[in-house]
Amino acid sequence: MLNQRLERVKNVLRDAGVKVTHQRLEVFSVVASAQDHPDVETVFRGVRKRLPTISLDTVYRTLSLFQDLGLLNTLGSPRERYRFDANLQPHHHFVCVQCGFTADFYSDDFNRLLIPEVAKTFGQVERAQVEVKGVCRECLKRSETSP
Amino acid sequence: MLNQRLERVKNVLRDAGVKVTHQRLEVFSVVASAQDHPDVETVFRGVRKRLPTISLDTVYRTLSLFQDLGLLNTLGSPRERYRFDANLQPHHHFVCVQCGFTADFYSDDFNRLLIPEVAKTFGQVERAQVEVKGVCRECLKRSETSP
DNA sequence: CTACATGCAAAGGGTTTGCACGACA
DNA sequence: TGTCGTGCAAACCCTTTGCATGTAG
Repeated sequence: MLNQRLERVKNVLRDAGVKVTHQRLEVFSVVASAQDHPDVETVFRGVRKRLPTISLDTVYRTLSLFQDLGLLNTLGSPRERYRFDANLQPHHHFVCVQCGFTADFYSDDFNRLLIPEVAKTFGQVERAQVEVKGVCRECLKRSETSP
Repeated sequence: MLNQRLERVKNVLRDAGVKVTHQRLEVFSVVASAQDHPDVETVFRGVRKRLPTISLDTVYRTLSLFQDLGLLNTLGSPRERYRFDANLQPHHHFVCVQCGFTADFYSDDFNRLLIPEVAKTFGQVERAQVEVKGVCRECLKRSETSP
């Protein structure tokens, strides 16, 4: 299972013309084996068990590479800073996966979503919010001019 | 409209026993008038137009206060760092609003959500992901012992 | 008048970058 | 062997904190 995924990683790396290193394979293994969504520090500690000399910045660079190659996702919007929202009405978000641009929209259907039972096993549910992900108009324009 | 909201802010501040200052009212005005979701720097620049001597750290402190008082929300999970996800299958998230804990779950109903037309006006939609927000078991336990 | 909020400056923590050595192809 | 990746350390944000001054109540 993990081995299959590692083979795929190797192929993606080779196709992208970058090198297949121990570090890269280990970083992928750690993220892929994690049940939760580890932050960089957690990945770093996990990888260090098998590669004690790996450095934190290699983990950063590797995770960033994997994102670019579509091998993994980052939670939240890209390069997130604090962003604030004085809109306390129930609403939903369009989020640009490239630049992080976020816009509100309203939908009664989305407000009335039925929460599945599995989701309730993690804790006390307050509300559900839909994140529609895509590429915003600005980023679309930018990729037309320089593809 | 904005004035009504400012009155409410004043009441909330007074009820919380903290002072009603120019800075606080201006910060709220700027965030509430913004159409998008401004980051701290953007709020800072906006406030400085009317209060040229305000400092960046006051903006930070004020936004943080407003969050605690429930006057505004932060996008994303709290104190967000980069977090990674090697799960490329369609899935959804439970997110703890207190500690940022995030867990995946699966739901065919959620995978089949119909995207409203309004959401498509912002750009090219790729997928919709539901964020179920609430308080995780760990945080519930913690607030039982020290409420 | 008194306590709290602000502004300033410096510290803190996470992330990124420049450079020389080391390892994949 | 040549080129790209890694490790180290320093730089770079963004955010937080300590302290003296200013101001709301």
